Amino acid sequence: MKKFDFDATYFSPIATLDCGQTFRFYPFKDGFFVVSRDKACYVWSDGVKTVIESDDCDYFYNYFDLARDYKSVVERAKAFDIPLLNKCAEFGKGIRILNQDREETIFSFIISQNNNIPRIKSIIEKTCSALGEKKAFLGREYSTFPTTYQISKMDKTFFRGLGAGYRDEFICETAKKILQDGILHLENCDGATLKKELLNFKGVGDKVADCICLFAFGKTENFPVDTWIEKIFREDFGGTIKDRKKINAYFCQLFGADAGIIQQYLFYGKRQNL
DNA sequence: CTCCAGGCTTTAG
DNA sequence: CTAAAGCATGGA
Repeated sequence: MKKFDFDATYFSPIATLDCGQTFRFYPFKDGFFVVSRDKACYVWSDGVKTVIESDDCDYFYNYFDLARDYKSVVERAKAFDIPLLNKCAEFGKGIRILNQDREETIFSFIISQNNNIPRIKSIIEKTCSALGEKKAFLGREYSTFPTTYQISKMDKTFFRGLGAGYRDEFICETAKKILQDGILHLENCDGATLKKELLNFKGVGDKVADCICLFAFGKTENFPVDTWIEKIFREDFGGTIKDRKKINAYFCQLFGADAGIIQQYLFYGKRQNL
């Protein structure tokens, strides 16, 4: 086991984990137990330093995007001088955009569609404990996220039984397609191209594709539009149109290369009633 | 009871 | 091309 620490000003575990990027984290001791892929870490903060303990610190350094300068991102966000964004960027300045496992993120966000966060967590957790591998870190047991091969061996009634609802066949179809085609062709493309490719998976539409681009491929120019962003567009940007493609285009043009990170500030802040 | 949740696919116009 | 119906499930 190794550990390292990081300035807490722009790295808040709770803000990073609780803004809907990942669903695999649990309250643990003075912070959180975080699972990604087959790895685990313990992260906690005293408000000055945020500390990570793990058997693979390099993995979680990248996972939490610790090489990016978020001070600059927050400054650029505030420079737009938009009232809600000023508040949200300050409140959420500790958010890091996670660099998550590609396949885990694809399945997780297929499950997320038209669903609420507690139930998303529950379905993912049941999937991991049923198909994943049992491991332990710091005396706590956890299950790894199953491989696509393991997922592809199950039929849709299995996922229906875990509570996935009508998303059961999306999971099965996508697992088969990934097993056939791989995901190597998704590497090294720009955000727009990657999104177009991801739309070929069953159960992946515009919003889920943007989430995968942002949370698993580091495409910070992609801006996911969900019910909360629609609400923000209406209430805080004076918007009237309802077409999510057009709302997405509006925010992408407005925020440019930082759009995805700013989306997280807005999403997190709005959900906290800012 | 209805409405909503980090929407998508399919079908109709 | 856009618009709307239908979709499982659980909580408010």
